Amino acid sequence: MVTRTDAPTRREQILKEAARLFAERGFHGVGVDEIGAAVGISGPGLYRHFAGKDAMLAELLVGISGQLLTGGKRRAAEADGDPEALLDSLIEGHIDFALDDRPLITLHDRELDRLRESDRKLVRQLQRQYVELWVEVVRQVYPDLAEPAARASVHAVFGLLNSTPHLSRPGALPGRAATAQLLHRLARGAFAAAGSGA
Amino acid sequence: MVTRTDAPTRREQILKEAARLFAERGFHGVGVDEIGAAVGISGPGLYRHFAGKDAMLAELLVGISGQLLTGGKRRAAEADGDPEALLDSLIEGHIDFALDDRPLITLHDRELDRLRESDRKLVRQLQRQYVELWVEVVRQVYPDLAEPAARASVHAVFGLLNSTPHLSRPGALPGRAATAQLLHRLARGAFAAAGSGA
DNA sequence: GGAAATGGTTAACGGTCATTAACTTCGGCC
DNA sequence: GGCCGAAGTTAATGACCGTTAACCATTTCC
Repeated sequence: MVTRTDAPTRREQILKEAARLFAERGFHGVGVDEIGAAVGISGPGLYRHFAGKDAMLAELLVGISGQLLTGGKRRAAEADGDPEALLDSLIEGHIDFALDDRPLITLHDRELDRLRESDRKLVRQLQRQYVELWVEVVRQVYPDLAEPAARASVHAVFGLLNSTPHLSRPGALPGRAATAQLLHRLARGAFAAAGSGA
Repeated sequence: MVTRTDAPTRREQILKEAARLFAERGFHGVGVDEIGAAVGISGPGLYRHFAGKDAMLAELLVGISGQLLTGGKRRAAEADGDPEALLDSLIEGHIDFALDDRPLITLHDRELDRLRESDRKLVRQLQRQYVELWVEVVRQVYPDLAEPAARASVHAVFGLLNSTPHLSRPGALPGRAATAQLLHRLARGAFAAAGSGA
């Protein structure tokens, strides 16, 4: 885990606020003036940091997909040889991401089409690799599961884990640790059910 | 099941195409001219059938929430007294909806904020009732599950069941029946895991 | 100490788009 | 046969919004 102590750069502030706003009201629903206002500068000042509104979205989506894949690969390298432990580790990592970066998770599957062809291709490629990583592990843990079923199950479990943004305002939740544990159990339960009766 | 034999009215055509387009590119991403073109009339002709673009979205979202809730209540009435069977029935109904009306499912949790205050309140109220219906049943089947955990689990399973739109182009799927069966098993497995180790 | 880069500002431009206006077409009905 | 309402049409309007232009402050560095 790399923890940062230095202050976030203006660029990072902008990305963070843009992510929040995009997630709340959609890419087209947010104006550049709003994004600017969220970081204390106004409208066109953003163009000192980004080529345009599209560029912000692109950087966000590529960043997300990259982080997920990188984290997944790292975990795969660490838990070398133990599929059970690796599956748990992947689930844990995805949950951390979903809980800590809700806005990004929301963007991730909502605004992909707004990207330039090249960026969209890149994001999709990263996403695909991430899914394949999961599919391989799931099939090692549950060898009876056919590949299409495994892939569908992985997508479904992503949907499950990514459901946290919908959990109303953060109030009703039983606390972060308990939520993480619950999501973990739900995910493992889903996989187990798919893998046993196939 | 009420099956219709008469031709769809122009109004229904519009709603259907609008749902598809909104789901594909987002509410703000679709112009009225496009919606019109999709049903063979052009642009402002839509205003003979709807008060405005917002009105279409409102009718779609209220319709979805209403259908889900109505269907859920009907199932609750039918499977009287047998929580296990009712849970299966609810899952089955939700899966049917997710598989048959993908665009609507997508809209359902994506564009709620675009609504007028009153419509949004109505939709949320319908959604809440639907969730509560599930929560009650889940807690009857798994009495050890505390209420907040049950509610979170229900939301998570919704995320799981609603994941079908993300399953790439309909090609890779193992056929509708098999997909439905797999989703059902995943959902039951998730609930079982949450309910046993609480 | 001055030049240049950096990060802002406000004002203007241009395009897109929902909505309205004004006008047509046509099928049913007395 | 003439009226009328329903369902369209195109053209105009007005708002919004992303982007660019032109200009200013401040820091950095030779």
